[in-house]
Amino acid sequence: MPFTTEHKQKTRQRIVECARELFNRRGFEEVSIDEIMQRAGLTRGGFYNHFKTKEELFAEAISIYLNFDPSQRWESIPFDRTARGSAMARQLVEAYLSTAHLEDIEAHCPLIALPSDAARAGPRVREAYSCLMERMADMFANGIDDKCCRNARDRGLAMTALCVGGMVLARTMNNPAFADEVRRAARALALDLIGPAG
Amino acid sequence: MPFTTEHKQKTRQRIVECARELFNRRGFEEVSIDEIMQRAGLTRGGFYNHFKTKEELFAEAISIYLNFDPSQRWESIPFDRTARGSAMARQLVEAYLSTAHLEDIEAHCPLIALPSDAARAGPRVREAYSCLMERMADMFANGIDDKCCRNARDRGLAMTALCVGGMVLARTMNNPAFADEVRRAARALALDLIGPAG
DNA sequence: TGTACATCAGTGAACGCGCGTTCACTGATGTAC
DNA sequence: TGTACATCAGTGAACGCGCGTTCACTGATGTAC
Repeated sequence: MPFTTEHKQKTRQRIVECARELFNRRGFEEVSIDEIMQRAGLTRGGFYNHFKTKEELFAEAISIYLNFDPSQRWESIPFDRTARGSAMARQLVEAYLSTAHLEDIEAHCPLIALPSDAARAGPRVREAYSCLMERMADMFANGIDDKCCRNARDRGLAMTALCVGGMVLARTMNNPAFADEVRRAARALALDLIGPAG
Repeated sequence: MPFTTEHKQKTRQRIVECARELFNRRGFEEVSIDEIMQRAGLTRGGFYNHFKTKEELFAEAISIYLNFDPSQRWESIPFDRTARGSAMARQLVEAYLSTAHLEDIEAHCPLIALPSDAARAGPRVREAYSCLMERMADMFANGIDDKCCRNARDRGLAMTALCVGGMVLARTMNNPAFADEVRRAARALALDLIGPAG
């Protein structure tokens, strides 16, 4: 075997990573395969050695976030890896709704960066998007004290809607001050829902 | 003047309305001017008698919703036009997060149908989107009892994020049961935030 | 009332362009001997 | 150790296609006389 399978896998990962960044910034349809391959240091034709279609790549680009470590992702935000339960949930809310996350478009969570794109895509993409949503809701549900709330799972789902909705709206507002207001309001409510600190 | 200005305005409105429906279903980039004009019973070339660019049409299609009457929009949902304050807010939450709204894609609120599209568009589109967001937040803020909450405006913004986020996520989920779960969880929290009925 | 005319909403062919995908190829690499 | 070979990741030209926009035109209509 002339090229190692490791070599091929690394190339493939590089393509997925470049695609994710470009999709995040400009959307699925608006980014061409040519651009993605160029960013990965390759040429157009090689794309189909790695993926059957552009949409397959889209699903993979979203799935990257399933192996997601908040403490690594947003390096500019202080993050205590050992935190659990409500302290972890509180950190997640702060990081998710942070200025750093809003401004780093290429590192956006796909739930925020690509909602319409995913909604209109095929089943594989929507499955990846759904998995990510479920993962996030679980994190929140684990951080909610059962005593405060009849149903931690429902609360986790609603908090995900709140955080994703807040960021989706914030990034689209034409006035940065208004965007910050939306973000702060969503964060305040989300932290309220987790319950008192400590 | 051979054609009345009224005639031209009606044609223009028909184009905007057709565009709105198609954009809602398939997104801004994925719908062609040809399709829009065909749906309006016209041909491609006439488009530029009414609009300077496709993006100008996009901004107008979002702005339609500023003259929005919830009681007319979702006819299948019982709606008491005389309700005010928290009763009105409660109705709005129920309607916004209803199955009818989720399923009637062409009538979707643009905040739900076109978030990524608007985020990547030019200033006029984002302004229209921002105005719509502000309008919705105001409606919620008016429905929140000031005694329950330090800041009705912030609560209104957060509730908008919650409702929009819930619907954006619900429409993308690959599993309808999960989509309903998300929607119900968001609705329950939103109603909680408005406070007890009556 | 009837008619010639000017207007301009609407037509449809054409423009240049970029896209996703295919395909014949090239040449760097690991392997067999 | 050295060499001939087979593999296949990567190349780049080409394909068919649809897009947003332009433009010369057509013909239905309101108006002036």
